[in-house]
Amino acid sequence: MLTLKQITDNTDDVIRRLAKKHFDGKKLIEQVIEINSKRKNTQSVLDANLAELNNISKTIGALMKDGKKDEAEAARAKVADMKEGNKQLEADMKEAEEMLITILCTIPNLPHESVPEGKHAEDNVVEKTGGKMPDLGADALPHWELAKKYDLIDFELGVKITGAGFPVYKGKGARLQRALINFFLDNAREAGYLEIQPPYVVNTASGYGTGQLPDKEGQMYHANLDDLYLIPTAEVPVTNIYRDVILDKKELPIKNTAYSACFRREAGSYGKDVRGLNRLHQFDKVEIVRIDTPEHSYESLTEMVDYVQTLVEKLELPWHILRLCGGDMSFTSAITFDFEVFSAAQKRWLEVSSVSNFESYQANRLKCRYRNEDKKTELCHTLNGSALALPRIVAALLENNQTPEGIRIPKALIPYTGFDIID
RNA sequence: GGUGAGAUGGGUGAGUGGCUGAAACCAACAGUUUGCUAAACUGUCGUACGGGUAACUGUACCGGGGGUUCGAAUCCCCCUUUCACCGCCA
Repeated sequence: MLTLKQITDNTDDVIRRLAKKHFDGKKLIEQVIEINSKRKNTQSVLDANLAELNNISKTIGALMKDGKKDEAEAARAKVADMKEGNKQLEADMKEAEEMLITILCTIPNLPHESVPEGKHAEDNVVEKTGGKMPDLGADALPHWELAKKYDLIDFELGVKITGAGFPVYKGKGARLQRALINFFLDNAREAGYLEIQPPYVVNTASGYGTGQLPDKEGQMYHANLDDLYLIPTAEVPVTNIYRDVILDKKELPIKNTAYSACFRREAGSYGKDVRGLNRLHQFDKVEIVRIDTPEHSYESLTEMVDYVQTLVEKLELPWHILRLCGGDMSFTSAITFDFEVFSAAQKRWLEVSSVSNFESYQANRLKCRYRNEDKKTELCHTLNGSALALPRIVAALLENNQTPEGIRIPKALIPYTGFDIID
C-alpha cells in the first residue's frame, strides 16, 4: 500500500499518476487525508489524557504511602472518570487506523513515469526482440499433441487424479521438468542469487504481506482446517522472509531465488487460451526476488530483466520484452516487463516471465525496512520476477524444436536432461 | 496427540504490581590514546505514531489478543510458538 507520507506530501501528483492506471483516486485520497488528520487530532488529545492519567496514578502510590487516604480516593475517582472518556477516543483511533488501511489497500501502486499510457494488452510496448523464429512446416503440431505423441504429458490422467489443470508428466516429459528447474536454479546461483527452499503453504499474515489478501483470496487454494494457503508463487514465502525486518544497508541488495510448485485457482477461464500447458492450476516456477534501496532498485530491475534475457537466449527461443502499459499492469506494481516467447505451432506469444519493481508499495505492507547512513529506518524497495515459469517454456520448446526425427533439446539444456532428442 | 518448562532490545540475560522502556554483559557505531593491529577508556546504542524549525518532548509496545487494577514485563484467561520427555511416523 502507499504510504501516508506519499499521499500527504504529493497529493496532486499521486492522483495524476493513479490516472495512468485508469484509477480515479481523487475521492479516496481526499478521504485518506481527512481521516488521517482526524486521527492525528484524536491522538494528540488521547496522548495528553494518558499522560495526565499516568501522572495521577503515580501520585496515588505516593499518597497511599503517606497515609493520605482521602486524597488518594479523590484521585482514584478522577482517574476512573477520565478513563471513561478515553474509551471513546481509543475506539476512534482504532477505527480511523483500520479505515485508513482498508482504504489504502484499495488504492493501487503508482506507475513509474516511464510506464506507457494505455488500457489493454495491445497498448504494451515492445521493448526488445531476439531469437530466431523457427521455420515449421504446415503440419507442425501444437504441444498438447506432441505431448501425446511422445507420451510426455498426460492431461487426462491428471483429470482423473485431481482435475483439469493438473497434468501428469511422464518419462522424458518429467525429466525435462526436472532439468529445467535445475537449469534455472544453477543459472540464478551463478548470477549471485541465494537459493531458498520455502514452504509451499503460508499463513494469513504472509498472504497480507505480499498483497494476495484480502482482495485476491479467491485465487489461492485454501486449507480450511488449518487456515493456510497454497502459494501461487514462491514470491509469497520468500518475500515474507523480510516481513517485519529491519535490514542493514550493507546487506542490500538481497538476491534470493527459489523453485516452487505454484498453485492457482484461476477460476472462470476456459477455452483455447487454457489448452494444454497454457494455463494450469499447478505448475513449476523458479522465482527471483530482490530487496533493495530506493536509489538502487531501478538498476536492480535492469539487471533482472537482462538476466531473464540470458535464459531465453540460452534456450534458443524467439522472445520479446514488453513494457506493460498502465492499464495492463498489476495492482501492486510500479513497473513491469513481461517476457514472451513465441510458440510456433500455436502461432502465439506466451508470457513466461514478469519482472516488476514494487518500489515501497509491498514493503510498506510488509514493514520491510533498512537503516540508512543516518541510522534512520526507511522502507526498502522489493522486486521480483519469474526466471522462469516452466509450462509455457515447455510448450514453446516442444513446438519450436519439432523435427521429423523428434524434438531437439537446446544445447544448454542437454547436460541437464541427459538426452538431446525426444523421439 | 499427551505432560512439563519457557518466550524480555542485535545476542546472552536480570527483573518483590509504582523508583523499569527496561539492570548487567557481549556485539555494533563514534571518539580519545597508539607507529600499525590489539588492548584500554569515554560516549552513543529498540520500534511506531504524535507535538516542536530544532534541542527536545508525549504516548504505545517485554511472543499475539483479551481481562483484573488508580497503576501490569510482573497477576488471570485464550491463542501462537520454542524446548524436554512420552506416543506416532517418512
